[in-house]
Amino acid sequence: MTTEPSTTDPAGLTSLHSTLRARGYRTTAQRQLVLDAVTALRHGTPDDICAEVQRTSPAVNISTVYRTLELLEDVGLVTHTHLGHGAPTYHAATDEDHLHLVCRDCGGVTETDVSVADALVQRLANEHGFVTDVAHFAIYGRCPGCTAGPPSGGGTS
Amino acid sequence: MTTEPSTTDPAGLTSLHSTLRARGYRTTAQRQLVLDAVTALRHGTPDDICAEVQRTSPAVNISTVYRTLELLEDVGLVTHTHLGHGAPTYHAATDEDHLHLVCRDCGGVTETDVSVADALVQRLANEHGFVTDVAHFAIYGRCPGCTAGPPSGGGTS
DNA sequence: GTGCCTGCAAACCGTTTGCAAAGGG
DNA sequence: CCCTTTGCAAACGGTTTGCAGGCAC
Repeated sequence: MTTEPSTTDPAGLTSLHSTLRARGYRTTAQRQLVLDAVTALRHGTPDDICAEVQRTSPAVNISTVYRTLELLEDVGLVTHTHLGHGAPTYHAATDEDHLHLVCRDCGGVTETDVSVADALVQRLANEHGFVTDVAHFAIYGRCPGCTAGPPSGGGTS
Repeated sequence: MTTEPSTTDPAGLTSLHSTLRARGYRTTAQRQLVLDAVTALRHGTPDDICAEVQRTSPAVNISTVYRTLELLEDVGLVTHTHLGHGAPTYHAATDEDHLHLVCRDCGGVTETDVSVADALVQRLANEHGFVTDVAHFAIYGRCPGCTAGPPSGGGTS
């Protein structure tokens, strides 16, 4: 597995290799493919990620994707966010953290800078000693469009 | 909400009846039992609620509980919150809204007044025209205990 | 060569649905 | 009496697990 500090490194394969090695894990093609897929999709469910991986390597199994996502999260290369009802979405750690605003009516998802929650994070730290990971859950409510006119269908939970 | 100050009304049966009637729904024993269970448990999953209902009426089916919870939420008598990975927890609308702080390490859940998020809600309204329902998703992070010492097991997602 | 990692299939949890019977208005 | 609501059973989406074989180290 050629792991030279290449210039066109899709998703930090080098960092994958060393990060895994540092924790005693092995480097495998599947793990690289999953990391690449997470990075490419930006907001992928395990299923999305599996499909993306299978475009390159059709034999890769969904259970491997689950196991790999857990492992990559454990070593800090990916994170996941709950947008509601269904499967979580995965993000590469190299991506900027962001908040997801999901609309209860249309189901639309808007991204926002985490800094909008700075005051909340501060208060939770000061008043409860709680260290907040704001990006882990979406923020639920009603988007401008659906607040104005009537709902348009969709709908997330 | 029409909330007559009744004296011995377990969970607002009166309000249940009129609320349902107002929307053209029928009043049934199951619906009263489910509302009572939600109120009694304060933080119950559909499964918890079903078990509680079945203590009184063993024949009630889990699918009825799901259908009823959806209906009660639709008419505004209950709400649900996602605490993480698993099943959502249901709350009676008569209960005060509150935030849930869930710890990534021990899985513990702490309740907080929604007002800690006032600044966030304001900013989202001003900057994005987004009307936030802060209580719908938990707030994820690390509790004081787990920030100090090492993790203690558990773990929610 | 050793033991981690993978593919496969089956189990699993939470939830939804189709249907016929029961019961509320 | 009609039509909503229910119980049952089966299907469903998403996820986890046990196992035998394969591959990284």
